[in-house]
Amino acid sequence: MPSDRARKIPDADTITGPLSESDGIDFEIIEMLYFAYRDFTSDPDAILAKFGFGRAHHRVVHFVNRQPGMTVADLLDTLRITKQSLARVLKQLVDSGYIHQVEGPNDRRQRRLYPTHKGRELALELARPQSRRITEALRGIDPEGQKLIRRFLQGLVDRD
Amino acid sequence: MPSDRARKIPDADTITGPLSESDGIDFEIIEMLYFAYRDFTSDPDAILAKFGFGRAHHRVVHFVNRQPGMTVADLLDTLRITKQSLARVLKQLVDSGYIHQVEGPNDRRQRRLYPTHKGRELALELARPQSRRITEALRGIDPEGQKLIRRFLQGLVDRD
DNA sequence: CAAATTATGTCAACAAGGCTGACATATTTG
DNA sequence: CAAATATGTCAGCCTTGTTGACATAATTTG
Repeated sequence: MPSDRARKIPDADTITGPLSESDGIDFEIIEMLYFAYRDFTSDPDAILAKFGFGRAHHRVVHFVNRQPGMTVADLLDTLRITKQSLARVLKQLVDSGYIHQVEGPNDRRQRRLYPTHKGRELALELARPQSRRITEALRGIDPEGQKLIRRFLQGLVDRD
Repeated sequence: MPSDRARKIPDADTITGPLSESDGIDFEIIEMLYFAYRDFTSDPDAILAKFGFGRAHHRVVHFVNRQPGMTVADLLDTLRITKQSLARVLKQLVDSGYIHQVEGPNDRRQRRLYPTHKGRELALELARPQSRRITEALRGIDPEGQKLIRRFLQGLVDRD
């Protein structure tokens, strides 16, 4: 049974006017960022599901491929998640042969992370649909405009 | 004890070269989108935590404020999540007085969703830091450039 | 060299927020 | 009246985040 919380008629504390740009806030871009990110991640998500992986695996595979030889500590800094969260997905990726661990050359406590061929291919397969989507979205925008877009995105990121 | 999976030396299946733009994929923008979205959501996340809410509550409060009177079905379409996922957070928001439900004027099965004053204020409080961040990122970009940025973001979204 | 620090791994437990599938109720529609 | 629709609800599962404590090996420091 539907809960009987619904009123027949709006009371004095029911707001009926939409929140809009008139409130001095750019809700349009806020929403576009939400929808853009949601759809941007949907393609890799679908691929990952076939492997029994999730978005967390994607991130690990991505960054290890971008910077082979990075340490576990580097990865924790980049992802800003806890050791435990990382450990779970990293272990799965190592066990299933997408990532290799190599003793640090100078510091033997370190586990330098490298993609295997399988890992490199997975990273590429995941990046391809995202790249396609970006190319499509940039179509008809000249290099100058593309520079502005990069500048904008970079501007959203926290500076350390 | 650290697992003994680390090799002393990279073997033949260990890739050491970084994945880069040379592979024909714009990894830079891919990463920027990840970092931008992560930081863009971090401000509201911090506020929500004080209320005992999460990102899911934010989305509901946001869209109900943007389109007061929307039905549960509308919201499910917008968020693309399941009824059950929505029910959990929506119930909390109704119970704690951020959202009112009103019987549909023509169809009494519907629950039209409206923000209360509290709900409107929460939506604004959450949007404010995001708006600030956007304004900051757009600084020095003329209206023409801003149009390009919107066009790009819109281009990333799936068209129905 | 002994002690402290560092890099990593691991265990147990918990929470948010996705999911599925089944089923119930009230209401509207054909 | 029967079927379809809008919503709610139950039980249970999964991923991925969290905390805190503790263990090991290796390096650094006093």
